[in-house]
Amino acid sequence: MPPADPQVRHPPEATSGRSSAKDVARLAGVSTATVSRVINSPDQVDPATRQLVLDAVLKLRYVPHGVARALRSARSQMVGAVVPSFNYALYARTTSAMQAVLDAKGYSVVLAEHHYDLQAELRTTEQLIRHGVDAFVFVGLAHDPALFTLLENYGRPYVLTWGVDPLGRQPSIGFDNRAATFEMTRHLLALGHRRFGLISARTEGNDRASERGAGVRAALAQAGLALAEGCAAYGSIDLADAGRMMHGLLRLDAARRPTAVIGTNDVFAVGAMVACREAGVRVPQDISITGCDNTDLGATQTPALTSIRTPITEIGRAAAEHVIARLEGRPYQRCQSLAFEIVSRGSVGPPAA
Amino acid sequence: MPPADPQVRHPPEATSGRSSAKDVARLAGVSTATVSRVINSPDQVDPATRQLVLDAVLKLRYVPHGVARALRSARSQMVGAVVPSFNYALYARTTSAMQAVLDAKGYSVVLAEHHYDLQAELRTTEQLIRHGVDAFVFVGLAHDPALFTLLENYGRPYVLTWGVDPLGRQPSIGFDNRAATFEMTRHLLALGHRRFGLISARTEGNDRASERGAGVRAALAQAGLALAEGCAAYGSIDLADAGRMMHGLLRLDAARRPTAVIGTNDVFAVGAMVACREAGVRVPQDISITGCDNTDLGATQTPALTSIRTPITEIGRAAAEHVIARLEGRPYQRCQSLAFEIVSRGSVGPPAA
DNA sequence: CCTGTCGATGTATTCGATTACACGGACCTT
DNA sequence: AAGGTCCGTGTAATCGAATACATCGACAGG
Repeated sequence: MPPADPQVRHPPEATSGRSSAKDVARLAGVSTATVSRVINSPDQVDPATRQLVLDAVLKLRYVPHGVARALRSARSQMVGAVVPSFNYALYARTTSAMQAVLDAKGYSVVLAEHHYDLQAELRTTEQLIRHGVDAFVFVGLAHDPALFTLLENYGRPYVLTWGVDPLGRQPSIGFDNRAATFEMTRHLLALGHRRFGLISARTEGNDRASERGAGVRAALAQAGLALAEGCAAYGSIDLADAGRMMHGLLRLDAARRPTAVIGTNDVFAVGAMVACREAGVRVPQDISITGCDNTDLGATQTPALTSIRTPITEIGRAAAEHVIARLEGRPYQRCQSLAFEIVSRGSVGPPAA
Repeated sequence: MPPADPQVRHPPEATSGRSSAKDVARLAGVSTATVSRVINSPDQVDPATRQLVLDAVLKLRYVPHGVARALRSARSQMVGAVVPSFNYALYARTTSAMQAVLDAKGYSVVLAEHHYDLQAELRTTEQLIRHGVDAFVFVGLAHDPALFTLLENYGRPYVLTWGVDPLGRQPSIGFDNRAATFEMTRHLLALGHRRFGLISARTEGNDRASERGAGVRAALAQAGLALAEGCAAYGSIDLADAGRMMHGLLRLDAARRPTAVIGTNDVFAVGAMVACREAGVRVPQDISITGCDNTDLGATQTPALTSIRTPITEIGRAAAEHVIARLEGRPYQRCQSLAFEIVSRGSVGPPAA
């Protein structure tokens, strides 16, 4: 490996050699107003003058000072993305899709993660307001009430994603999380399963998790069933915790031990599959397992994971288009419910006889 | 699903009801200078006055206008993260780790993806300069020369990641990509493999990929071997393309068909494993497969993928600390080479006899 | 008692670009 | 030829906070 150099000491590096519109104006022999016009409304300027200015811009490598522009025009050309976490690839992919659409319109994305802490979300949103972002995209419907007060006060567009507000009180883009797991549970019921397990994220402040759990319970209730004592486990979204929870389910006595385990996302489901492998429990012969979000992680398992295809990138794109439309004063749809789809694969079968 | 409401038309939502330092000053009966001092250097202000101002701040829900502050102080409290893509979970995790460290110091992360297009990287970096970011973090050592000119001109700190500049010409934090695959290849050679396949990202503008490929070739050369004709495949970082490339390798005649396939990341390796499953080729009995980055995707396969643990989150944290140190004028290490580690699992065995 | 010092606060300028308004000249109309 | 219109450009105010400088009062030392 290359040698690690000794530490270097430097003064703070803050001075920027960037040239200003004034420099450009001087070089081109015009006023700064004209420079500004060349940048923002070129056809208001005489072609000859315009060319003079453009030459000066190139020569001086002039990059407009967005901060000054933002101050004067009250538009920062930045959109805040407030997400729970990037560790689970999901929100990273949504944000990536969103970024692509925003970038094409000249907007940048400012990132904020709150790690499922609604207080942290509040603080970090305030930080974004400080930066003067033009709009926000949040994940989930459940937030601290103070967040909405803050946003109303700020008066800029925002949209909630990964869920659809049933009352339409908040602009939102997502899908019906409850319906998704409801349908999955009915699928398992149809195969003959009667004892179910649930592996879920902690539901506090996480409406996606609570809705997905509610979907399972609703489908069971409709069939006159319920989750048995100890058959619902809540933990962190990582393989290790999922494995721990699955081992817990496997330790239940035969009367309660589930024949089908529903993970509220693919990480839980795959963690559960790995735990089964370790315990010598066969999937799907001994136990069926399902996930949600239809990620590569699940799709590449053996057997491949049955999951729910959720509109991961669609949400990102739609959210970007939503806020752009509002920022441009164009018509927009306040709430959008996108489609999901059950993807059946080998991790599910009829219960053992 | 809830009804999708009809489209709504609104004027652009740009007006913010936010209150300014002037409002606070008026309410507290002081000047804006005093308000500013309460915010930035509280001990310069008489405790009684300070309290008056703080009360007014709370009452008016005053959030300092970061844009104005940035203009005056030439510090935006934002750091630009320029990454290839968030689709492959890797850079999302690095960015996440970086974000956590920066957030604790009051910096926000502005995101830019360039999708492996160095021209797009240049444009998007200019966009970040417009926003006045205080520092940059890039992925990789290879960039358009114009990028470095731009950065020199801007005069703010930046650091390259996921590689270490061997000459130390550019500040960089990463690990020795070439050494990593070199070591992996030697591991396979030691097991008796003589015919190798390589599945890699396209190397143009991607120094991580080219270095990793070079590591394989160097180890082979040292053993008097080389990659046979048609045994190196280059494609996009996704499972489908990886599968396509693996099928290509499997179609080679017996004399050239590799007994060991090295993916330059886990996505390639897992795509290759899936392709083998489809083709009825057994891993590791018929063919050994290795990846790089030691992601959950590989670790949960059956058999589990042998991979290289790369310093995914360490890079993010170190990069954040690097730019913070420079922004604060503290000593810092110009180049850092972090450790990697071969993680042996079931996807590798001796070649078939 | 006068002056020097220091702490607390206000006044006014500054950051860089945008933009309302003013102005001058070309051209057209009657 | 006088008046009107329009185009292209410059002048100057403005956005909100930071800060150099000025000011004022209190208090200590001579």
